Amino acid sequence: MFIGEYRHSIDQKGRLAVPVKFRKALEVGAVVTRGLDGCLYLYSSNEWQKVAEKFAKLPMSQSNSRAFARLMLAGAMDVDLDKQGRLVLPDYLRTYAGLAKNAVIAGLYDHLELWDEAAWVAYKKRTEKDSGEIAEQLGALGV
Amino acid sequence: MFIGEYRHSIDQKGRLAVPVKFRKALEVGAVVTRGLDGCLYLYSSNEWQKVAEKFAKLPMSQSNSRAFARLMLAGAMDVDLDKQGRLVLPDYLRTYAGLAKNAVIAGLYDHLELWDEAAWVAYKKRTEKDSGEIAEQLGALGV
DNA sequence: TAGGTAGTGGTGAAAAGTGGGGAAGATTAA
DNA sequence: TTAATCTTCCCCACTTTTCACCACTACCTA
Repeated sequence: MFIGEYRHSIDQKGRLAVPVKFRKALEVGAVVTRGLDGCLYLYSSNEWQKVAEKFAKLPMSQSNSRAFARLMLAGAMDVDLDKQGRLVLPDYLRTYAGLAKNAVIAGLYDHLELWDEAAWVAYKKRTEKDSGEIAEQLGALGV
Repeated sequence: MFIGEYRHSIDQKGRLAVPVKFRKALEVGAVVTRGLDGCLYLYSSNEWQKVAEKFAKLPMSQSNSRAFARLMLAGAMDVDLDKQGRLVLPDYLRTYAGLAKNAVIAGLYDHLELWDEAAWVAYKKRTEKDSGEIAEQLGALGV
């Protein structure tokens, strides 16, 4: 299970160190792709297999589904960890997520999210303020 | 079952001693995460498993669900007790809860809550004053 | 009063994060 | 085809953080 929030930096070569806790799960292989709200998603190969299948099964008659499938599937890229546990992010994904120097790696159960630090802070600022409100809305969902 | 209210201090390294009564339940492993109303939640690994699964199953297509999952899952962190029965709180969680030097540990049946002492006092002041009113609202929930 | 337990603080060793140099391979130009 | 340049990957080294261990003090109990 991926949980937690880590601050790491991206070096001049575009390399990002993955927190030690997560390396074992990713050494079989990993996939980065575009995520929602301006971040990147990072899956282990195993997990990616499952979600990719889901995306592929979306009804292609709907334009929303097509757009989502293009975002996630076409945006995806295989990445490997080097011996120091770092991965290289493709340029187009770094641009998409606005990843410059300081990145945040967030664990969300079945995947990791990669954020530019500034974007992450801004996002949290917005949502923490509404957390009580959101919680009450979710209460209806049985949480 | 966690009950009771304890006052402990946090040292310069961000370490907080857990009351002896609770250590046995947490020695299998524990997880801290963001809580509501500006405190932190502390679960045993077993309890956390159940809670995390609920968060992970929220519909990711809704922005509210994503926001809440990010608060709770990305906010979570595995912690272990050292031989003195202390745990280290990550910086971002200490910041979130405004935990400086003096902390309050409160038992709430299936989890513990960690509060900054000042925030705890202020919170109690507010709620004790309104306790009659709150009780009446809860009557509708079958308490 | 003595012994034990709980809370608190500090020190040192090990591990993780970060940055740079160099070799191997790929690509382009001559 | 060869040479030159660029990119990619691997390895080494430095710095910072983290964790485990040790020691001290206060309080409670017998």
